[in-house]
Amino acid sequence: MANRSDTKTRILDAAEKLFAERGFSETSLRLITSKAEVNLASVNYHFGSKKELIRAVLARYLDVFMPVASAEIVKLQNSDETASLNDIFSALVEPLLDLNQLRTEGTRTFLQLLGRGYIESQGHLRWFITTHYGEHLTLFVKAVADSAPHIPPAEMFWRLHFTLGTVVFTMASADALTEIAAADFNEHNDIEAVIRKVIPYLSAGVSVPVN
Amino acid sequence: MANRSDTKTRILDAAEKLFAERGFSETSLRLITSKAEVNLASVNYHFGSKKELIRAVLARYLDVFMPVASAEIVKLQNSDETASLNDIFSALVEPLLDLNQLRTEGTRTFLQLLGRGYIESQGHLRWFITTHYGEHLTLFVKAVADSAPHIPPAEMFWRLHFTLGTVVFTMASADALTEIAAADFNEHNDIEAVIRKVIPYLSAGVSVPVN
DNA sequence: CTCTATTTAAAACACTCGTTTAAATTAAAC
DNA sequence: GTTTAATTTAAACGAGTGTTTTAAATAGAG
Repeated sequence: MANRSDTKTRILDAAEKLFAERGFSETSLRLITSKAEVNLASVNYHFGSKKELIRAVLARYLDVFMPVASAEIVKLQNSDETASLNDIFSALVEPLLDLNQLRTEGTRTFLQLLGRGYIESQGHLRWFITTHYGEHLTLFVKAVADSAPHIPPAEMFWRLHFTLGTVVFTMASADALTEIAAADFNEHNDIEAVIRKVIPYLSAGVSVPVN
Repeated sequence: MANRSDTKTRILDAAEKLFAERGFSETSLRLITSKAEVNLASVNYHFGSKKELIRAVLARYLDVFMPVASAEIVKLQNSDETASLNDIFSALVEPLLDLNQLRTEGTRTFLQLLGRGYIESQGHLRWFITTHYGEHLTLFVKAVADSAPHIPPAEMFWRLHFTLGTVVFTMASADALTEIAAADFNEHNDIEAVIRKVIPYLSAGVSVPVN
Protein backbone atom coordinates (compact mmCIF):
# COMPACT_ATOMS: atom_id res chain seq x y z
CA MET A 1 0.00 0.00 0.00
CA ALA A 2 2.87 2.41 0.76
CA ASN A 3 6.07 2.83 -1.22
CA ARG A 4 9.29 4.62 -0.20
CA SER A 5 8.18 7.35 2.23
CA ASP A 6 4.48 7.86 1.64
CA THR A 7 3.47 10.25 -1.10
CA LYS A 8 0.80 11.75 1.13
CA THR A 9 3.35 12.76 3.76
CA ARG A 10 5.80 14.06 1.19
CA ILE A 11 3.08 16.32 -0.18
CA LEU A 12 2.08 17.58 3.28
CA ASP A 13 5.70 18.29 4.23
CA ALA A 14 6.45 20.22 1.05
CA ALA A 15 3.11 22.02 1.13
CA GLU A 16 3.34 23.27 4.73
CA LYS A 17 6.80 24.69 4.11
CA LEU A 18 5.77 26.53 0.96
CA PHE A 19 2.42 27.66 2.32
CA ALA A 20 4.10 29.14 5.39
CA GLU A 21 6.74 30.92 3.33
CA ARG A 22 4.63 32.25 0.47
CA GLY A 23 0.99 31.97 1.42
CA PHE A 24 -1.66 29.66 0.06
CA SER A 25 -2.82 31.31 -3.13
CA GLU A 26 0.75 32.20 -4.09
CA THR A 27 1.80 28.55 -3.91
CA SER A 28 0.85 26.42 -6.89
CA LEU A 29 0.30 22.69 -6.80
CA ARG A 30 2.99 22.34 -9.42
CA LEU A 31 5.53 23.94 -7.12
CA ILE A 32 4.49 21.70 -4.25
CA THR A 33 4.63 18.48 -6.25
CA SER A 34 7.98 19.35 -7.79
CA LYS A 35 9.51 20.05 -4.37
CA ALA A 36 7.94 16.87 -3.02
CA GLU A 37 9.11 14.95 -6.10
CA VAL A 38 5.70 13.45 -6.72
CA ASN A 39 3.32 13.64 -9.64
CA LEU A 40 1.04 16.67 -9.99
CA ALA A 41 -2.14 14.60 -10.06
CA SER A 42 -1.34 12.87 -6.78
CA VAL A 43 -2.54 15.92 -4.83
CA ASN A 44 -6.03 15.60 -6.21
CA TYR A 45 -5.86 11.84 -5.86
CA HIS A 46 -4.93 11.90 -2.17
CA PHE A 47 -6.62 15.09 -1.01
CA GLY A 48 -9.33 15.81 -3.57
CA SER A 49 -8.58 19.49 -4.03
CA LYS A 50 -6.17 22.24 -3.06
CA LYS A 51 -8.56 23.56 -0.42
CA GLU A 52 -8.68 20.18 1.27
CA LEU A 53 -4.89 19.99 1.15
CA ILE A 54 -4.70 23.35 2.92
CA ARG A 55 -7.07 22.10 5.60
CA ALA A 56 -5.09 18.87 5.97
CA VAL A 57 -1.87 20.82 6.43
CA LEU A 58 -3.40 22.90 9.21
CA ALA A 59 -5.23 19.99 10.80
CA ARG A 60 -1.97 18.10 11.23
CA TYR A 61 -0.84 20.86 13.60
CA LEU A 62 -4.14 21.83 15.17
CA ASP A 63 -4.98 18.26 16.15
CA VAL A 64 -1.81 18.21 18.22
CA PHE A 65 -1.76 21.77 19.50
CA MET A 66 -5.35 22.44 20.48
CA PRO A 67 -5.87 19.66 23.04
CA VAL A 68 -2.51 20.33 24.69
CA ALA A 69 -3.16 24.07 24.84
CA SER A 70 -6.61 23.55 26.32
CA ALA A 71 -5.21 21.20 28.92
CA GLU A 72 -2.62 23.78 29.94
CA ILE A 73 -5.28 26.44 30.36
CA VAL A 74 -7.44 24.14 32.46
CA LYS A 75 -4.45 23.14 34.58
CA LEU A 76 -3.65 26.80 35.16
CA GLN A 77 -7.22 27.61 36.17
CA ASN A 78 -7.26 24.72 38.66
CA SER A 79 -3.97 25.59 40.29
CA ASP A 80 -4.42 29.34 40.44
CA GLU A 81 -7.82 30.89 40.75
CA THR A 82 -6.64 34.36 39.82
CA ALA A 83 -4.38 33.75 36.85
CA SER A 84 -3.06 36.89 35.22
CA LEU A 85 -3.19 37.59 31.52
CA ASN A 86 0.54 37.02 31.37
CA ASP A 87 0.03 33.61 32.93
CA ILE A 88 -2.60 32.66 30.37
CA PHE A 89 -0.60 33.73 27.36
CA SER A 90 2.51 32.12 28.84
CA ALA A 91 0.63 28.86 29.28
CA LEU A 92 0.49 28.62 25.50
CA VAL A 93 4.24 28.90 25.04
CA GLU A 94 5.09 25.31 25.92
CA PRO A 95 2.41 23.75 23.71
CA LEU A 96 3.69 25.95 20.91
CA LEU A 97 7.32 24.98 21.42
CA ASP A 98 6.37 21.31 21.64
CA LEU A 99 5.57 21.53 17.93
CA ASN A 100 9.30 21.75 17.29
CA GLN A 101 9.51 18.13 18.34
CA LEU A 102 6.77 17.23 15.89
CA ARG A 103 8.74 18.65 12.97
CA THR A 104 11.79 20.83 12.54
CA GLU A 105 10.76 24.51 12.70
CA GLY A 106 7.32 23.23 13.64
CA THR A 107 6.44 26.16 15.89
CA ARG A 108 7.40 28.79 13.36
CA THR A 109 5.67 26.95 10.54
CA PHE A 110 2.46 26.48 12.51
CA LEU A 111 2.23 30.11 13.53
CA GLN A 112 2.99 31.31 10.05
CA LEU A 113 0.36 28.98 8.63
CA LEU A 114 -2.15 30.32 11.15
CA GLY A 115 -1.26 33.83 10.09
CA ARG A 116 -1.58 33.09 6.40
CA GLY A 117 -4.85 31.33 7.08
CA TYR A 118 -6.47 34.20 8.89
CA ILE A 119 -5.16 36.74 6.42
CA GLU A 120 -6.02 34.95 3.21
CA SER A 121 -9.02 32.89 4.11
CA GLN A 122 -12.23 33.87 2.41
CA GLY A 123 -14.21 31.77 4.85
CA HIS A 124 -13.55 28.12 4.23
CA LEU A 125 -10.59 28.00 6.61
CA ARG A 126 -12.22 30.19 9.23
CA TRP A 127 -15.22 27.90 9.06
CA PHE A 128 -13.06 24.80 9.29
CA ILE A 129 -11.21 26.05 12.37
CA THR A 130 -14.23 27.30 14.29
CA THR A 131 -16.29 24.18 13.67
CA HIS A 132 -13.48 21.73 14.42
CA TYR A 133 -11.76 23.54 17.28
CA GLY A 134 -14.42 25.96 18.48
CA GLU A 135 -14.64 24.52 21.97
CA HIS A 136 -10.95 25.10 22.56
CA LEU A 137 -11.22 28.65 21.28
CA THR A 138 -14.13 29.55 23.54
CA LEU A 139 -12.31 28.03 26.50
CA PHE A 140 -9.36 30.29 25.79
CA VAL A 141 -11.47 33.39 25.22
CA LYS A 142 -13.32 32.78 28.47
CA ALA A 143 -10.05 32.38 30.36
CA VAL A 144 -8.80 35.71 29.05
CA ALA A 145 -12.08 37.46 29.81
CA ASP A 146 -12.13 36.10 33.38
CA SER A 147 -8.65 37.34 34.11
CA ALA A 148 -9.49 40.87 32.97
CA PRO A 149 -12.98 41.33 34.44
CA HIS A 150 -12.71 45.11 34.31
CA ILE A 151 -12.92 45.02 30.50
CA PRO A 152 -16.49 44.97 29.11
CA PRO A 153 -17.24 42.11 26.69
CA ALA A 154 -17.59 44.32 23.62
CA GLU A 155 -14.26 46.00 24.37
CA MET A 156 -12.66 42.60 24.95
CA PHE A 157 -13.95 41.45 21.57
CA TRP A 158 -12.01 44.21 19.88
CA ARG A 159 -8.89 43.75 21.96
CA LEU A 160 -8.74 40.05 21.26
CA HIS A 161 -8.89 40.79 17.56
CA PHE A 162 -6.17 43.40 17.96
CA THR A 163 -4.18 40.65 19.66
CA LEU A 164 -4.91 38.20 16.90
CA GLY A 165 -3.69 40.78 14.42
CA THR A 166 -0.45 41.30 16.28
CA VAL A 167 0.31 37.60 16.47
CA VAL A 168 -0.79 36.76 12.97
CA PHE A 169 1.03 39.61 11.30
CA THR A 170 4.19 39.14 13.33
CA MET A 171 4.35 35.45 12.54
CA ALA A 172 3.52 35.88 8.86
CA SER A 173 6.48 38.24 8.54
CA ALA A 174 8.64 36.66 11.23
CA ASP A 175 11.32 35.60 8.77
CA ALA A 176 11.82 39.10 7.41
CA LEU A 177 11.68 40.69 10.85
CA THR A 178 14.26 38.41 12.46
CA GLU A 179 16.55 39.10 9.52
CA ILE A 180 16.23 42.87 9.92
CA ALA A 181 16.70 42.61 13.69
CA ALA A 182 19.88 40.62 13.13
CA ALA A 183 21.23 43.15 10.65
CA ASP A 184 20.25 46.36 12.45
CA PHE A 185 20.61 45.40 16.11
CA ASN A 186 22.75 42.28 15.98
CA GLU A 187 19.91 40.51 17.75
CA HIS A 188 19.62 36.87 16.74
CA ASN A 189 16.11 35.83 17.69
CA ASP A 190 14.55 32.44 17.21
CA ILE A 191 10.82 32.04 17.21
CA GLU A 192 10.77 31.45 20.98
CA ALA A 193 12.41 34.80 21.61
CA VAL A 194 9.79 36.54 19.49
CA ILE A 195 6.99 34.77 21.34
CA ARG A 196 8.40 35.85 24.69
CA LYS A 197 8.72 39.44 23.44
CA VAL A 198 5.13 39.67 22.29
CA ILE A 199 3.45 38.35 25.42
CA PRO A 200 3.98 41.38 27.68
CA TYR A 201 2.99 43.64 24.79
CA LEU A 202 -0.29 41.77 24.36
CA SER A 203 -1.02 41.53 28.07
CA ALA A 204 -0.56 45.25 28.56
CA GLY A 205 -2.81 46.12 25.63
CA VAL A 206 -5.61 43.74 26.51
CA SER A 207 -5.79 44.75 30.16
CA VAL A 208 -5.31 48.51 29.92
CA PRO A 209 -8.29 50.27 31.58
CA VAL A 210 -10.84 51.83 29.25
CA ASN A 211 -11.04 55.66 29.09
CA MET B 1 -7.66 65.68 -23.85
CA ALA B 2 -10.22 64.47 -21.30
CA ASN B 3 -13.68 63.18 -22.05
CA ARG B 4 -16.54 62.63 -19.62
CA SER B 5 -14.87 62.02 -16.27
CA ASP B 6 -11.32 60.96 -17.03
CA THR B 7 -10.65 57.30 -17.65
CA LYS B 8 -7.60 57.45 -15.44
CA THR B 9 -9.63 58.60 -12.45
CA ARG B 10 -12.39 56.09 -13.12
CA ILE B 11 -9.81 53.31 -13.04
CA LEU B 12 -8.21 54.57 -9.83
CA ASP B 13 -11.60 54.90 -8.11
CA ALA B 14 -12.73 51.43 -9.07
CA ALA B 15 -9.34 49.89 -8.33
CA GLU B 16 -8.93 51.32 -4.84
CA LYS B 17 -12.36 50.10 -3.82
CA LEU B 18 -11.77 46.57 -5.09
CA PHE B 19 -8.18 46.40 -3.85
CA ALA B 20 -9.27 47.42 -0.35
CA GLU B 21 -12.11 44.91 -0.30
CA ARG B 22 -10.45 41.88 -1.86
CA GLY B 23 -6.70 42.45 -1.90
CA PHE B 24 -4.42 43.13 -4.84
CA SER B 25 -3.72 39.71 -6.30
CA GLU B 26 -7.35 38.66 -5.87
CA THR B 27 -8.54 41.59 -7.97
CA SER B 28 -8.19 41.16 -11.73
CA LEU B 29 -7.81 43.99 -14.20
CA ARG B 30 -10.92 42.74 -15.95
CA LEU B 31 -12.96 43.20 -12.78
CA ILE B 32 -11.57 46.70 -12.30
CA THR B 33 -12.21 47.82 -15.86
CA SER B 34 -15.72 46.40 -15.93
CA LYS B 35 -16.63 48.21 -12.68
CA ALA B 36 -15.01 51.39 -14.03
CA GLU B 37 -16.77 50.90 -17.37
CA VAL B 38 -13.59 51.37 -19.34
CA ASN B 39 -11.69 49.17 -21.73
CA LEU B 40 -9.35 46.52 -20.39
CA ALA B 41 -6.32 47.78 -22.29
CA SER B 42 -6.67 51.29 -20.86
CA VAL B 43 -5.04 50.19 -17.62
CA ASN B 44 -1.81 49.30 -19.36
CA TYR B 45 -2.09 52.39 -21.54
CA HIS B 46 -2.43 54.81 -18.63
CA PHE B 47 -0.43 53.03 -15.94
CA GLY B 48 1.87 50.64 -17.75
CA SER B 49 1.23 47.61 -15.58
CA LYS B 50 -0.85 46.32 -12.71
CA LYS B 51 1.99 46.91 -10.25
CA GLU B 52 2.20 50.56 -11.25
CA LEU B 53 -1.56 50.87 -10.88
CA ILE B 54 -1.30 49.54 -7.35
CA ARG B 55 1.41 52.08 -6.55
CA ALA B 56 -0.64 54.88 -8.11
CA VAL B 57 -3.65 53.94 -5.98
CA LEU B 58 -1.58 54.12 -2.81
CA ALA B 59 0.31 57.22 -3.85
CA ARG B 60 -2.94 59.14 -4.27
CA TYR B 61 -3.54 58.71 -0.53
CA LEU B 62 0.03 58.80 0.73
CA ASP B 63 0.80 62.08 -1.03
CA VAL B 64 -2.00 63.69 0.94
CA PHE B 65 -1.66 61.88 4.24
CA MET B 66 2.08 61.79 4.84
CA PRO B 67 2.84 65.54 4.79
CA VAL B 68 -0.18 66.34 6.96
CA ALA B 69 0.70 63.61 9.44
CA SER B 70 4.31 64.76 9.63
CA ALA B 71 3.20 68.32 10.22
CA GLU B 72 0.97 67.22 13.07
CA ILE B 73 3.82 65.33 14.72
CA VAL B 74 6.14 68.31 14.39
CA LYS B 75 3.47 70.65 15.76
CA LEU B 76 2.98 68.35 18.74
CA GLN B 77 6.72 68.20 19.42
CA ASN B 78 6.98 71.98 19.34
CA SER B 79 4.04 72.61 21.65
CA ASP B 80 4.73 69.87 24.17
CA GLU B 81 8.23 68.70 24.88
CA THR B 82 7.11 65.57 26.68
CA ALA B 83 4.36 64.24 24.44
CA SER B 84 2.98 60.88 25.54
CA LEU B 85 2.57 57.91 23.26
CA ASN B 86 -1.16 58.45 23.37
CA ASP B 87 -0.61 62.01 22.17
CA ILE B 88 1.52 60.87 19.24
CA PHE B 89 -0.89 58.19 18.08
CA SER B 90 -3.78 60.58 18.59
CA ALA B 91 -2.05 63.18 16.45
CA LEU B 92 -2.54 60.86 13.51
CA VAL B 93 -6.28 60.59 13.96
CA GLU B 94 -7.18 63.92 12.36
CA PRO B 95 -4.98 63.45 9.28
CA LEU B 96 -6.56 60.04 8.89
CA LEU B 97 -10.11 61.32 9.19
CA ASP B 98 -9.34 64.16 6.78
CA LEU B 99 -9.13 61.49 4.08
CA ASN B 100 -12.89 61.14 4.33
CA GLN B 101 -13.15 64.58 2.76
CA LEU B 102 -10.88 63.45 -0.05
CA ARG B 103 -13.20 60.58 -0.97
CA THR B 104 -16.15 58.86 0.65
CA GLU B 105 -14.91 56.16 3.02
CA GLY B 106 -11.44 57.50 2.33
CA THR B 107 -10.05 56.74 5.77
CA ARG B 108 -11.27 53.17 5.81
CA THR B 109 -10.12 52.57 2.25
CA PHE B 110 -6.67 54.00 2.89
CA LEU B 111 -6.07 51.94 6.00
CA GLN B 112 -7.32 48.79 4.34
CA LEU B 113 -5.08 49.42 1.35
CA LEU B 114 -2.12 49.91 3.68
CA GLY B 115 -3.00 46.65 5.37
CA ARG B 116 -3.30 44.75 2.13
CA GLY B 117 -0.08 46.28 0.94
CA TYR B 118 1.97 45.22 3.91
CA ILE B 119 0.42 41.78 3.98
CA GLU B 120 0.65 40.93 0.29
CA SER B 121 3.66 42.89 -0.84
CA GLN B 122 6.61 40.83 -1.95
CA GLY B 123 8.82 43.86 -1.84
CA HIS B 124 7.88 46.26 -4.61
CA LEU B 125 5.34 48.10 -2.48
CA ARG B 126 7.49 48.09 0.63
CA TRP B 127 10.31 49.50 -1.47
CA PHE B 128 8.03 52.12 -3.01
CA ILE B 129 6.76 53.32 0.35
CA THR B 130 10.11 53.48 2.13
CA THR B 131 11.88 55.25 -0.72
CA HIS B 132 9.10 57.77 -1.35
CA TYR B 133 7.97 58.43 2.20
CA GLY B 134 10.91 57.24 4.26
CA GLU B 135 11.61 60.62 5.84
CA HIS B 136 8.09 60.82 7.23
CA LEU B 137 8.35 57.30 8.59
CA THR B 138 11.62 57.94 10.38
CA LEU B 139 10.23 61.16 11.83
CA PHE B 140 7.32 59.19 13.25
CA VAL B 141 9.48 56.36 14.56
CA LYS B 142 11.78 58.84 16.25
CA ALA B 143 8.85 60.60 17.89
CA VAL B 144 7.59 57.32 19.30
CA ALA B 145 11.04 56.31 20.52
CA ASP B 146 11.57 59.66 22.23
CA SER B 147 8.32 59.46 24.14
CA ALA B 148 9.19 56.00 25.48
CA PRO B 149 12.89 56.40 26.30
CA HIS B 150 12.83 53.49 28.74
CA ILE B 151 12.41 51.04 25.84
CA PRO B 152 15.69 49.95 24.19
CA PRO B 153 15.85 50.48 20.40
CA ALA B 154 15.84 46.77 19.55
CA GLU B 155 12.80 46.21 21.74
CA MET B 156 11.12 49.23 20.21
CA PHE B 157 11.75 47.79 16.75
CA TRP B 158 9.74 44.73 17.64
CA ARG B 159 6.97 46.62 19.38
CA LEU B 160 6.48 48.96 16.44
CA HIS B 161 6.06 45.96 14.20
CA PHE B 162 3.62 44.43 16.66
CA THR B 163 1.77 47.74 16.41
CA LEU B 164 1.88 47.70 12.64
CA GLY B 165 0.43 44.19 12.74
CA THR B 166 -2.42 45.25 14.98
CA VAL B 167 -3.37 48.18 12.78
CA VAL B 168 -2.91 46.42 9.49
CA PHE B 169 -4.81 43.30 10.44
CA THR B 170 -7.60 45.21 12.12
CA MET B 171 -8.11 47.44 9.12
CA ALA B 172 -7.88 44.64 6.60
CA SER B 173 -10.71 42.86 8.41
CA ALA B 174 -12.47 45.97 9.68
CA ASP B 175 -15.58 45.34 7.61
CA ALA B 176 -16.10 41.85 8.99
CA LEU B 177 -15.31 42.92 12.57
CA THR B 178 -17.70 45.86 12.64
CA GLU B 179 -20.41 43.56 11.33
CA ILE B 180 -19.82 40.99 14.04
CA ALA B 181 -19.67 43.69 16.72
CA ALA B 182 -23.01 45.02 15.52
CA ALA B 183 -24.59 41.58 15.58
CA ASP B 184 -23.14 40.28 18.85
CA PHE B 185 -22.93 43.43 20.97
CA ASN B 186 -25.26 45.86 19.18
CA GLU B 187 -22.25 48.14 18.84
CA HIS B 188 -22.34 50.19 15.65
CA ASN B 189 -18.79 51.36 15.07
CA ASP B 190 -17.54 53.46 12.23
CA ILE B 191 -13.87 53.52 11.34
CA GLU B 192 -13.24 56.45 13.71
CA ALA B 193 -14.57 54.47 16.66
CA VAL B 194 -12.25 51.59 15.83
CA ILE B 195 -9.29 53.94 15.57
CA ARG B 196 -10.07 55.43 18.96
CA LYS B 197 -10.39 51.97 20.48
CA VAL B 198 -7.04 50.79 19.21
CA ILE B 199 -4.92 53.74 20.38
CA PRO B 200 -4.90 52.98 24.11
CA TYR B 201 -4.26 49.33 23.32
CA LEU B 202 -1.23 50.24 21.24
CA SER B 203 0.10 52.83 23.69
CA ALA B 204 -0.06 50.38 26.58
CA GLY B 205 1.72 47.66 24.62
CA VAL B 206 4.47 49.84 23.25
CA SER B 207 5.32 51.48 26.57
CA VAL B 208 5.02 48.53 28.95
CA PRO B 209 8.34 48.11 30.83
CA VAL B 210 10.56 45.22 29.74
CA ASN B 211 10.94 42.26 32.13
C1' DC C 1 -11.42 71.58 -42.74
C1' DT C 2 -7.06 68.99 -42.28
C1' DC C 3 -3.59 66.98 -40.09
C1' DT C 4 -1.57 64.99 -36.13
C1' DA C 5 -1.36 63.05 -31.65
C1' DT C 6 -3.99 61.12 -28.04
C1' DT C 7 -7.15 57.96 -26.47
C1' DT C 8 -10.36 54.03 -26.85
C1' DA C 9 -11.73 49.55 -28.69
C1' DA C 10 -11.66 44.56 -29.81
C1' DA C 11 -9.02 40.73 -30.32
C1' DA C 12 -5.40 37.79 -29.73
C1' DC C 13 -1.20 36.26 -27.27
C1' DA C 14 1.37 33.72 -24.07
C1' DC C 15 1.22 31.92 -19.79
C1' DT C 16 -0.32 29.82 -15.30
C1' DC C 17 -3.64 27.70 -12.70
C1' DG C 18 -6.51 23.64 -10.58
C1' DT C 19 -8.53 19.71 -12.19
C1' DT C 20 -9.62 15.56 -14.98
C1' DT C 21 -8.80 11.66 -17.92
C1' DA C 22 -7.03 7.37 -19.34
C1' DA C 23 -3.27 4.40 -19.55
C1' DA C 24 0.67 2.28 -17.16
C1' DT C 25 2.60 0.60 -13.12
C1' DT C 26 2.81 -1.28 -8.61
C1' DA C 27 1.06 -3.65 -4.64
C1' DA C 28 -2.16 -6.79 -2.32
C1' DA C 29 -5.40 -10.77 -2.18
C1' DC C 30 -6.58 -15.18 -3.18
C1' DG D 1 0.69 -17.08 -10.56
C1' DT D 2 -3.36 -14.86 -11.60
C1' DT D 3 -6.58 -11.49 -10.53
C1' DT D 4 -8.01 -7.44 -8.44
C1' DA D 5 -7.40 -3.10 -6.33
C1' DA D 6 -4.53 0.92 -5.35
C1' DT D 7 -1.38 4.10 -6.93
C1' DT D 8 1.50 6.66 -10.17
C1' DT D 9 2.23 8.72 -14.59
C1' DA D 10 1.84 11.75 -18.68
C1' DA D 11 -1.12 14.46 -21.17
C1' DA D 12 -4.73 17.36 -21.97
C1' DC D 13 -8.69 20.38 -20.62
C1' DG D 14 -10.92 24.66 -19.64
C1' DA D 15 -10.86 28.75 -17.38
C1' DG D 16 -8.44 32.71 -15.87
C1' DT D 17 -4.53 35.95 -15.79
C1' DG D 18 -1.59 40.33 -17.37
C1' DT D 19 -0.06 42.15 -21.48
C1' DT D 20 0.45 43.39 -26.46
C1' DT D 21 -1.12 44.42 -30.92
C1' DT D 22 -3.65 46.55 -34.50
C1' DA D 23 -7.28 49.28 -35.93
C1' DA D 24 -10.92 52.67 -35.02
C1' DA D 25 -12.50 56.80 -32.87
C1' DT D 26 -11.76 61.18 -30.79
C1' DA D 27 -9.65 65.35 -29.63
C1' DG D 28 -6.76 69.66 -30.30
C1' DA D 29 -3.76 72.73 -33.33
C1' DG D 30 -2.74 75.16 -37.42
